[in-house]
Amino acid sequence: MCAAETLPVLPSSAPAGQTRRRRKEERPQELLSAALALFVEKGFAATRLDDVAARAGVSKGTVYLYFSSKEELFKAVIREGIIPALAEGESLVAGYSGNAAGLLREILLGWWRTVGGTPLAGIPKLMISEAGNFPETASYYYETVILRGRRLLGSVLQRGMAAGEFRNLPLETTIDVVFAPLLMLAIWRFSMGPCWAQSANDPAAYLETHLDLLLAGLVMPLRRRQ
Amino acid sequence: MCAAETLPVLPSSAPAGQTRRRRKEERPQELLSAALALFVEKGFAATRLDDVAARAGVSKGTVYLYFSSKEELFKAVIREGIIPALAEGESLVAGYSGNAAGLLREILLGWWRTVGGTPLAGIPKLMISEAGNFPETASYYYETVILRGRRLLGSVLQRGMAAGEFRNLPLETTIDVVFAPLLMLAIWRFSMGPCWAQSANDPAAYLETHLDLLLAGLVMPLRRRQ
Amino acid sequence: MCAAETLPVLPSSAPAGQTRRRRKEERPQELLSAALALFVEKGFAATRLDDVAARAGVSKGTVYLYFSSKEELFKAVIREGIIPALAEGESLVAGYSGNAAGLLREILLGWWRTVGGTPLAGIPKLMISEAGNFPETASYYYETVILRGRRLLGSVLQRGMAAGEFRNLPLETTIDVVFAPLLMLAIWRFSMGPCWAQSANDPAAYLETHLDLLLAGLVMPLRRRQ
Amino acid sequence: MCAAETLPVLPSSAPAGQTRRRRKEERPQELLSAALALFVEKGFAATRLDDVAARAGVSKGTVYLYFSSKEELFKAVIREGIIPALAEGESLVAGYSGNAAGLLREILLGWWRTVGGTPLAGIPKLMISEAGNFPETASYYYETVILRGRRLLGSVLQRGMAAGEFRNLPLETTIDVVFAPLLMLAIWRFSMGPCWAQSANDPAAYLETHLDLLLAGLVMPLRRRQ
DNA sequence: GATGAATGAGTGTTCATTCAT
DNA sequence: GATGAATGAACACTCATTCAT
Repeated sequence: MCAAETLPVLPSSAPAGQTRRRRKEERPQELLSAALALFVEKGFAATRLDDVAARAGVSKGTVYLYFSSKEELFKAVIREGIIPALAEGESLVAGYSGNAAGLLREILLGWWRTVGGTPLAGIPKLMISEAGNFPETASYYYETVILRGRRLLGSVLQRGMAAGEFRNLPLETTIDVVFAPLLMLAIWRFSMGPCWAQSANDPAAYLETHLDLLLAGLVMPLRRRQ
Repeated sequence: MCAAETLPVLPSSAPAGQTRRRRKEERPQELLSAALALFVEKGFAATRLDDVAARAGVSKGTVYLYFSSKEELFKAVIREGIIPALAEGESLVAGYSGNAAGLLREILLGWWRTVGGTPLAGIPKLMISEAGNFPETASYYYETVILRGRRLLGSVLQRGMAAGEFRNLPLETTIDVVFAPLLMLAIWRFSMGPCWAQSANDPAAYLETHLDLLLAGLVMPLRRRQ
Repeated sequence: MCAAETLPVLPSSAPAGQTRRRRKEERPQELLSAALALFVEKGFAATRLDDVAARAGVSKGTVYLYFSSKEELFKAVIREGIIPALAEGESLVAGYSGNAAGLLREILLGWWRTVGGTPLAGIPKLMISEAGNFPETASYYYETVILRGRRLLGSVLQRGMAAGEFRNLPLETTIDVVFAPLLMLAIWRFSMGPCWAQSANDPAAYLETHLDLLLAGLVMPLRRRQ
Repeated sequence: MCAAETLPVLPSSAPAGQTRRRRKEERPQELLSAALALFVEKGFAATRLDDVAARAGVSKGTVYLYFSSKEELFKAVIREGIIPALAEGESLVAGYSGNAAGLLREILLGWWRTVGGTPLAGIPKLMISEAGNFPETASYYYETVILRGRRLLGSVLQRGMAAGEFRNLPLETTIDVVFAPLLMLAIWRFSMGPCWAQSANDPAAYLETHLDLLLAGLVMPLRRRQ
């Protein structure tokens, strides 16, 4: 059944204050949040700037005080959305002292906590949908986010393989296989996911099952370690 | 670097030479192929009917001889694209006599052979991008494709668990975890995938690694079976 | 008093036929005439494409079937308007056998007959008003029209001076002085001229007086010729 | 060639250093100068109030402290620009004791000195371009400037004709013919003039040639005076 | 007085849809 | 059936005008 219902859109960022407020500091972030939510929900082309403005609690003209065009707004959504969450994972890896399995679990759950489970998870879905229309931004995203994330995940897998803790598998391919279920879950959250993939309703269980299967398949059986 | 380059678009369905050879019976299919390719590449809203017509080798007005609106064309793309590939998997399961692991492998590779590796794989990406804009079609897709596919995959997993061949894991969640990497690979193929996820360049290796990890993690160790 | 009244605009070029006519051949010219009239009357920026379309008897979208932007329409107005009238004067000079005074008279009256007294006379006014906004088009106009016209007029004056028929005066400066009154009259026609300069109501008398004064001042007194 | 180059715009009236020296009494005049320069360069519609304010060294809102709307600013530009130079010519005529030819020369050169060669010369160009958009202001301009100027020039011509010094020519028409070259020169100065009409680069020579031709053609030959 | 953030009506431009041929 | 010229509603973007500070 799973009737078609309105998406559980991200909460509007427009506070219910008086109009004509002077808020040069906060406006850009409010606009970015509104734009992210609508771009993710409807896609770039189908999102009207009027709606972005309304969701941010301002009028259409105000958008242009902060972003010179709809496309620039899109780029800013991508740029500003991903920068904050970049460093955490890397510092986690650098400072971790336990085994690779535990680190891998920390990394994946950490990504879910800081990105996958938040509105920021819309960005991957957005980039996937719009990569063909914004090749430059896609390139930027690739170099800034994808490459860095793959390097991070790769270093964890490599550590495990080098220590004989993980089985030896082709690195790059394994990176993709390991991360794909998390990415897919994030995407499902914004695509009738609660309906299509019940897992989107219980991310914790999904993640646990993924980690369970993954580690069971990845970790070298004890009797084969030397 | 992985420079932004033109997407490896699906081959145009407009035949070059034989202009008059085309019979009207083929028109709808040519239009559907053209529309699928462009919808997947640019999204529904950003695709112009002019371009669809041009890619199918007809004029804009002709589109309306076969589809009453752009939205109807979209629905037809979804509907016509998924019906053909539906039955194969089910008959495979019904007639399979081997163990569950082998069947699971057959099912997943079979999906890749008939859908994931073909232009039809664009349909999941398209539905994911546009679900918010076409809730009715999304519901139809859910009931026609998703539910049926989940039932199929679920029956295989259940067979394996019942036989003690697979570990006992929450069924619905496991369905998602098992299928997510394949879906993600299909999506990558149409989203700068060859660039973002190197695996999109070597699907076979990716699938093999996924199956390797999956079955290693899913199959009950022999010594624990009773 | 000379009350402010609506300009005697050029007659609308929209025929009162049925809509949705197929007239690919005639449309561009109709649009150019409508655009010229309105650009001259209101200026480029103050002219709405809606009004241009209405005056040409089509809808706004139709303008874009023939001109890719408002600016391109402007350029086309200039380009198409001036080409036709270019050659006549030159052939006149080449084939003239009388004296320089007669030729000068012919040239000036001929310009009035073919340009100054027709809707084309709006083009100089338009270029003068908009030169600052369209420097490229202004350059094109200068090289295509101004230079050629100056050369033509200069050759006539030079012929007269060389033959001792005209007094010796600085050539380039004299070209400007000779032509300025005609240009000014053309401009007046489109700028409340009938009100500001009564001469705009009786161009023939104005031209006659200009020629009278000009030739009386320009022609060498007989007693001083050798 | 005469490449398209930036117009030799009137000097900005915004003083660079002494920000606080400016007293509010000077504000209106600074705004009027800035507005005149920009209106002349770009036209009324294409001039942004932002730019006027910036050129006058104030913020946009300040414009509205002195002028209630853009249109009122336009009217003020016309009104304030022409009043100062009005009386000089008339007093010149009243007190002149020489012959009509000398007076005519004085009048024309005087206009050039006080108007035509100054930024005020932009006003005629502006009125010519915008007359169609501001009929009321055009009427005001006609009655305040044009009529008065024609009367002035007419009285000089009439004095010469009555005295037998000038040939008898239709008065109103002759006024236009006599003044047109000066007006045209003023217009050229603001319309790529230095490029289009070389005379704009050497106004003195142009004026001399005009007066030379004009008086040679206008003055009655001595032998025919009775 | 002066500012500049905010507004919203207005216009250029696009494109799904229609329809005469 | 097939075409493509024409339409007009929709939307991105601009800028004169307002007003809280």
